[in-house]
Amino acid sequence: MEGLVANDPVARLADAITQLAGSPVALERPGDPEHGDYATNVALKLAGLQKRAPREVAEEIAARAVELGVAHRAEAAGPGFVNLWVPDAWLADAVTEIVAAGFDFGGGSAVEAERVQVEMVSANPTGPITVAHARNGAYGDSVARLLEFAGHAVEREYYYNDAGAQMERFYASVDALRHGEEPPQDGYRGEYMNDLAGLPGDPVPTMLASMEASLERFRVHFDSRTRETEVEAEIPEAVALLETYEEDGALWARTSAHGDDKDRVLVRSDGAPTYYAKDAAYIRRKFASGHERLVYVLGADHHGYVGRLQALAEMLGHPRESVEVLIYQLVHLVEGGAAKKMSKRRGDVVFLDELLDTIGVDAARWYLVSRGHDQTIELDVDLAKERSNKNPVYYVQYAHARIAGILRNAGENVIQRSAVSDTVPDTLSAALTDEERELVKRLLEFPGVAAQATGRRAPHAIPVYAIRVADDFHRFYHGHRVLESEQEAFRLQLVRGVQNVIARCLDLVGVEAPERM
RNA sequence: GGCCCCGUAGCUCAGUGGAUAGAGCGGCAGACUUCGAAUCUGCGGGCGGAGGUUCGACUCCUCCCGGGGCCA
Repeated sequence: MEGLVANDPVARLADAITQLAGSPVALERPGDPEHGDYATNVALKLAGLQKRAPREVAEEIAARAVELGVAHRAEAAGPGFVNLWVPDAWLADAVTEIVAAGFDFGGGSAVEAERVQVEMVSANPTGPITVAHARNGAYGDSVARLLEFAGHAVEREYYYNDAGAQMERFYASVDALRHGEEPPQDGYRGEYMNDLAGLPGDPVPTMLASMEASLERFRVHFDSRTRETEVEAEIPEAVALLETYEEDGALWARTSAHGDDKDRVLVRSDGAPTYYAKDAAYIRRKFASGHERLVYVLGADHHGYVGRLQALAEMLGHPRESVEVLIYQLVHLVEGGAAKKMSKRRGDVVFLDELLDTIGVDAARWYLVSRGHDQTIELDVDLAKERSNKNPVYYVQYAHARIAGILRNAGENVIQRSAVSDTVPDTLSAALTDEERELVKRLLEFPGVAAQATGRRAPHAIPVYAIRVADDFHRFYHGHRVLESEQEAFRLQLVRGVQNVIARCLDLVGVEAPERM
């Protein structure tokens, strides 16, 4: 659960209106400036319950808001909205607060801090990291960053297969190549396989190291790794904890009693444990190591896992919600207008390193995380091949670098000069301009945006928001001098606040915030 | 056959109950003697379709059409 952030002036304003309305109030920023700085529909909701006219309720709330000094102007409008106006001094105070909070502004929304494990990527060591894995990493890692920012303790986990049919095919393919033969029909091939075959010893550690190097380059870092054989050894103790029965010589888990579609086989009649038995052992292990919430980041082709994993949590004595399966849609490659699913066997694949070589880490992460996770990504192979500054990531980074430039030029004298003014932030030398007010209000959206992105496990909201911040900043910059202006003290604070928020947004999606470009 | 995701501007995508549905790219026309022009300003078009719930629906419900995926 995400709650309100401590340093959030807008949340405090909403609280104040909640007090006087007697019902929870959410504030929104109206699109039309005529509708005030903030607006609420609380009167429309209350009117229904109280069987009164919405306008009447709205007018009452508006009047009391002004009376109690919550807003300096408030009025009922439209069908029953309450529109609120805040004074410049309120916005200036808010900027001071943003700058004081610094890089932490907007964080700490977790009502109760949890120990969370986020398992992601978990690609088997049979080939290089592809852009499909990269979406998993970009999404999963950004969710992890959001959870940390909210105040949770997060562990990033990588799980991989080190035995079984797939790995046997992999080993067989390497062996064949080492003997100068073709890999088996269903084996692995490609340039990377030839490279592996050329090196002595077990190819798996080499493959894993290379995969992890790609992910590190992509700024996806892991705190822990688990091998399937480790988990396999713990199957018996896990199975003993489940609700089971025997039928047709097999051992079944009664998952249908725990929200799954049907019961699942744990041990086949020939005595071989199923994948599901491994899932059970693995999930037991995760809980046993102290995690309160288990996040699985899986592609859409695994959506069937949700019910059965949650059933396991329940049978092991944990709430089903403690297992969260985050499903993201797949990456399709588009070439010549035709979409196709990635397949290593067919060679329809783009490796992460190739993508990073051509467009760079920042553009790649931004691209893969800025779409909703429920949205299929169509990666245009031709477009990805050309390095382009059409990517909005540069627009956002440029705003950050521009501010860094201003602060460099400001120098120590100006910093000191403005530090004096900081002590009296409510004495502005002139009224704020429209651009300044818009920019401040944009920054004030951040705690809510971050909390919502965290709660919805939707990191794409961060890039979307960051573009708006950059947009408002560039517009402000165009029409306003910062240094040696009458409002220098306030504007220096303002741009510092912008820089903080942009830097945090970029960090949340694993993108660098450059001082120069 | 069952289940999951998606149909919003020419293209790529935001917008999970509020007021006149937004942005980037592409196109056209403008703005640098001043903190960085990777910037700014102006100009066009859209919620797949049909019902329903609601004071109010891109948003929630049902059905249909279309695309992707999983299972059988």
